[in-house]
Amino acid sequence: MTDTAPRPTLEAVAARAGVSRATVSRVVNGGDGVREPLVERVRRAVEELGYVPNQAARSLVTRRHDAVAVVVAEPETRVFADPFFALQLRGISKELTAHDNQLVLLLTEGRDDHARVGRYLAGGHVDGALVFSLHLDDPLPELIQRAGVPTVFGGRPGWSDGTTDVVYVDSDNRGGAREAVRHLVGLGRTRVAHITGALDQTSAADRLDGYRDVMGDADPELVVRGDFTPAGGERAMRELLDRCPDVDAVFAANDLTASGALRVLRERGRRVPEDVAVIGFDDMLPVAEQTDPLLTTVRQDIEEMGRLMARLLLRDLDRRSGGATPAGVVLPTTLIRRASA
Amino acid sequence: MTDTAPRPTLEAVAARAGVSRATVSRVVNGGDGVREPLVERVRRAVEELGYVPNQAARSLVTRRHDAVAVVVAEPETRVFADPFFALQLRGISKELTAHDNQLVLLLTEGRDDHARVGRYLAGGHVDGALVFSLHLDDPLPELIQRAGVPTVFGGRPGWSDGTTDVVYVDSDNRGGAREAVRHLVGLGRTRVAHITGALDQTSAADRLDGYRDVMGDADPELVVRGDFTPAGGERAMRELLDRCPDVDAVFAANDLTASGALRVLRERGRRVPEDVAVIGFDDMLPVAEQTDPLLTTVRQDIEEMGRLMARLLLRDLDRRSGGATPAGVVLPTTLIRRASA
DNA sequence: GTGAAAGCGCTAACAA
DNA sequence: TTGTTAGCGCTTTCAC
Repeated sequence: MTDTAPRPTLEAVAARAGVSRATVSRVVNGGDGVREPLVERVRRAVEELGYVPNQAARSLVTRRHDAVAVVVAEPETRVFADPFFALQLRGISKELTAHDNQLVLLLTEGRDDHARVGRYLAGGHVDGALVFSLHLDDPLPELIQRAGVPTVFGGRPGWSDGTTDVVYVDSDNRGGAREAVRHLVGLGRTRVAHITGALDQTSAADRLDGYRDVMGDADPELVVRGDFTPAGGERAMRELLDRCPDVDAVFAANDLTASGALRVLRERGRRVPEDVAVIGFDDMLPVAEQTDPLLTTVRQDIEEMGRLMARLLLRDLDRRSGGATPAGVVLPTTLIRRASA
Repeated sequence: MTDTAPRPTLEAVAARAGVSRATVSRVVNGGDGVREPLVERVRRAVEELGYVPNQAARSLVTRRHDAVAVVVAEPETRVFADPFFALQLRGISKELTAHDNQLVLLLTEGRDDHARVGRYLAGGHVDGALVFSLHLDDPLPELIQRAGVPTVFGGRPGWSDGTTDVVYVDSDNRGGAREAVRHLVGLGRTRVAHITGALDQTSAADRLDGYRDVMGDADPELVVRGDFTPAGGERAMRELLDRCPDVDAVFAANDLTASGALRVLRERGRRVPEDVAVIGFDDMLPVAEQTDPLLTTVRQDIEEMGRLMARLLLRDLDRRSGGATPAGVVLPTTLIRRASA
């Protein structure tokens, strides 16, 4: 481990360049309003001394941190079993670094973690927060509201009644689900089932709504509850086959669920897609492209969602937005046809 | 989005409690050397005003940030296809928050990102760094050394010659590989192949070494190069079957590779484990527990690795460690026997 | 044990 | 255009 060296200050650079601190500061912050020869001299001094501004000192006066907190509430380990989280993070990271902002990651695992996050956000360490509000009963949004930090949510928050001014980015879960089910119907399937996700998340509820939009009058027995995991998909598929042996199509709430369903289907000797057509949701490549047969699914651009969240937040932070920030942004989905339906 | 409220300062608390700023500061930082009644009064004032210390101001004088950077160099998208990254992050996060440190995530995607990270680290925003040095030719370590930030590496850095004082945490890749291959040999297999990982990473090189420790005198044709991906596993397995049709066991560099190999084996009509036994590495649950048959593999405790990295770094930061920090810590692995071998 | 005072390194009026 | 000056909110000697 290396030792920490004493860093040169603005003062030192000023002395070396033979100018005042203010001038150095100007140059360092863009150099507007400083004559070229001086700029040059200061730049050289900065270079020679290896000067890097002290962020703490700067923040103290500007009240800006150029840092954004990303809060991932994950009581369960599910997030860690699929690349969703990582992809979104990458999108966020790209956008943030493009605007010279840092990403402070706050992972919460339990109740006491919530308090810690609340304190941190209230502590004014960051300019804003990006929050993944995963469950209906999550206390986090409440805490954040109170902390008074500009925030953008990932996924439509369940507690938002639409009248408040929560900003969020979401996929068109309902529309995507509709498209998937319509595709199944278009294939001539008449007994189209749905394995839901964890229904305390709006994404799962919305996909179920989409299914019902198309299959509203269908046998309610065809809807089985899942939980977004492969194991849940297996369980649900078994239940489904027992309950409705004549099922000829399944719309699974996500790819992981579909992969579990696929396994059970094979185990029970049903051919896919001949006997039962299967569609997933997400287009999680490592899953959808590894199933047998390859999975037909509804793609959502996860990385873009992350990027968009960051962009929305940053725009709000630079109060340039004459008009109000849009309350919710919903990204389109696309059906990716492979072999399973 | 909520608006930012004016935060109360130390001064305000002092006024309200009828004491000096110094006293409030003492109480806020533990309250040593302040008489009980005063402590009480200050605490109440803090409570009533909802005072939270301004970290920037504090850092400015203490030169501490209570923040650690986590640098993940990932030119490829591989990290995002398996949960490795997320698990390690979680371990790190747990340990860090337990010690009131924040996690600043630095994702790098290309050359220019390296410069940015170097600048950030040199900028003294964080007290230390946790770095995943994934490839042999990575310029990052160099940059970090120059930035002079205390650092712990995840995985043995390839450029470390053992004499320098780099601190790292790694799994016993070589020992784990040996155990896997020995298990295969113990099963009576004589044509034991190895599909390697990306050999510009020490983990892959070490696993290959472990294989050779046991199979040193084996047919060199039995070693095929992979890249830690399922696709790479498929490719390698095909090559292997063409080259050595009599292969009766495969040690894959990781579970993802094994899953690809398994697929090809099935496609070619080889029974697992009867005809060909297969072992993976990692015990990545979402992969190892979804394969058919269930994958026998070598487990490494990834979350613990992350936790340990953080612990090592924090210990070094509180210069309490009388003795030197250990150069490298190597965690043991365990063979998890399932159905494939 | 408590308070007064001096900065930490920087930006942003305001003067010159 | 450039420099002077006054803090930002906090910790930390040093007196009392």
